[in-house]
Amino acid sequence: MKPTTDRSRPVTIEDVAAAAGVSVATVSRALRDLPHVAPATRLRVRAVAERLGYHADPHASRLAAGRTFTVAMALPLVGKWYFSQVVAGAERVLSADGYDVLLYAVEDRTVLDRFLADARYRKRSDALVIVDIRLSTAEFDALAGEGAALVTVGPVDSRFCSVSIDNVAAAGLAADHLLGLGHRRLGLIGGQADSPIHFEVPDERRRGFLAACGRAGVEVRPDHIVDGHFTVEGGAAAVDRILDTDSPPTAVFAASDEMAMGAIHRARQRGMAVPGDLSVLGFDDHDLAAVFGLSTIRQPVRRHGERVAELVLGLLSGEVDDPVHVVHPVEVVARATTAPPAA
Amino acid sequence: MKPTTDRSRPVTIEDVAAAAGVSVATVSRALRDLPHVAPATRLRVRAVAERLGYHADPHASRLAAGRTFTVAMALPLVGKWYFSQVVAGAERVLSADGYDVLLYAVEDRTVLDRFLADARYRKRSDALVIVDIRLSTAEFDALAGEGAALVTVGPVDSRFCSVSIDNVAAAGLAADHLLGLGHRRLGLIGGQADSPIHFEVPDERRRGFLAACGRAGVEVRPDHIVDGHFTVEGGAAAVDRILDTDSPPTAVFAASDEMAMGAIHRARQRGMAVPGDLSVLGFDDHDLAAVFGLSTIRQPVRRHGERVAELVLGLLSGEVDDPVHVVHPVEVVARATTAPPAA
DNA sequence: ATGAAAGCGCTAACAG
DNA sequence: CTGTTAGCGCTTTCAT
Repeated sequence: MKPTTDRSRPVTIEDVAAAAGVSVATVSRALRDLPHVAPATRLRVRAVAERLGYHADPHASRLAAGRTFTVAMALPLVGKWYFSQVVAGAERVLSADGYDVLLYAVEDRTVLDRFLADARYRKRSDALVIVDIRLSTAEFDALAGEGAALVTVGPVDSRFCSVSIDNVAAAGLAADHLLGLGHRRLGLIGGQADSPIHFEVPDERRRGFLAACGRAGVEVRPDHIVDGHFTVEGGAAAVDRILDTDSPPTAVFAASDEMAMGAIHRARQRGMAVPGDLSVLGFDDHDLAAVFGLSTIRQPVRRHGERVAELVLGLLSGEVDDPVHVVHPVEVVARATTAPPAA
Repeated sequence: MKPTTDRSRPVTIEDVAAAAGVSVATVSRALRDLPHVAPATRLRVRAVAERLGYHADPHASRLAAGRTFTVAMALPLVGKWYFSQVVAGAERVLSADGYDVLLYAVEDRTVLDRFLADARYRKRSDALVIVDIRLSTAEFDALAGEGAALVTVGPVDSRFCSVSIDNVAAAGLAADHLLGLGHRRLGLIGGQADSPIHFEVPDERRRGFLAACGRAGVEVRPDHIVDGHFTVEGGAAAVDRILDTDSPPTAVFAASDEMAMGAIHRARQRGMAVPGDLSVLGFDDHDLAAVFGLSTIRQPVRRHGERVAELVLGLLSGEVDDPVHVVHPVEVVARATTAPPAA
């Protein structure tokens, strides 16, 4: 058992300097691949550092240099599929480049205000990624003023890089799919999310859906538009309300797969055949959508995370300068929960 | 617009000290509720700090004091339901106590080795939580030697706090449920996970399942035990192999809901009725298990996360000293995918 | 009860 | 190419 690494007392840069017979400055340079270090010296220092198991204390170096090699991610719900995918994607590319990720769940206005106010993340990270959190113009202004390295997934502000989809167009696709199947009485499950902070998404999807219907000369009754809170239960409750109206629709579009699955479940519990009596179209293409046979609008969620991370890295390395706005494609995936209307 | 907060230059403790007419030491004490500060002074300092929007630089204080107020969480797959729930639960209670969470995806041996070796997390966090990552005894020894504040979800080592379930007993419950329904030919989808690092879980669940079957005098054929890799697709492929044997089972137990759903989907694609021709029982009680009508073994996943966070907090505050081993209950949730065998 | 001063471990000029 | 020396912002004795 060779004592390659002695973990009793943290190895400092001085230990390495002493062992390598150079100054701490040289060690610092050598290890960070900065110029002005003789190749031989660099090699020797690297070897010593390796042998001693030395790793620069991130706090000390941040304090001295200002960089943390950490990026903060703020998102409403860590446990929801969509967000977990974005995080997973981002973590992968960030960690590959040596960055750590700090996770903040910002589920409502109160938390957001506090988050923005004390800006813990600010001193702890080199960049901030916010996922589907709606910031006010004033808040964007403030961030821009601070010169924050901010990248968004979802909302887009002209001053910051962003990754998003065209929700209006996507919802139009949804309407077209249903319309194309021959449906003329349509319902919509979406509406305002529970907490007002995330999501302009529901609005956009509603607008896009209604606009496409309008173009086809189809009107959607207001009582066929119900909020499903983006949850399974919400989707179930929403479809209940929609089906309880007189002359219920023959097809509904749910703004998330979770809501769609809840709606399908409830419709079937009520004895309706899906898609026979009711077609249901979801949104996202959740991991379980396929086994559920769910027709949906697919967006590359994990890719959102990877892309946003790439933007962050570009920003931090200076390769990306002007705000880049990435818009990912979406597509209709017709499976087994949408079909032409019975009649 | 009163300039309550000037974000141009970070506010330092000196600014506060100057503005409050005291020394930095006093500010430091006052703000951290340390003794030896006159009540009036404390109030004044607090007010000034508030007005200036001052927040101690976490890196500077960690450097000086050694604490980071951050806990690191390492888990194999950030994007899987189970892990995202654990993280969500932990984040909630940790952030409530002012702790930030650092996320590390450790998906295989290589990454784990590197993770353990350079111990980035070590200097960046006050505690480490590992979720379903199997550490060798030597690795636990090393961590114990370092005096690491480690809490596990899943694996249990006598020297560290842990949160777990009794997988053997849980799988026994699964077998008993199926056996109780009258099944005598049983299959098992689980086996080794893809990456060898996480999960003693599959082994334990297999052992528990087989043991319970054994007690009932029922033997499970080796070709009815197939690895499903803990994914939807894996579950589907696994059930294919099981059903392709001669004399296939009338019921299968999948060690995760995702695999169970994949299996059900495939069985139905093959024209089998579930549960008519084949009963399928899952494990976890995934958010979507209910809408899928999936019978399953429920474990309180989110609670795992909350509990592990509580243990971390206890450890860090010194309230918890000796290793605490929390074992969460599990229960059978019989829904619509398990029923007595047809014959 | 409060202040002065010595670091924490590292980086970044500035010399040489 | 390499070493010296200030700090970075905060905590913590040790005085007072």
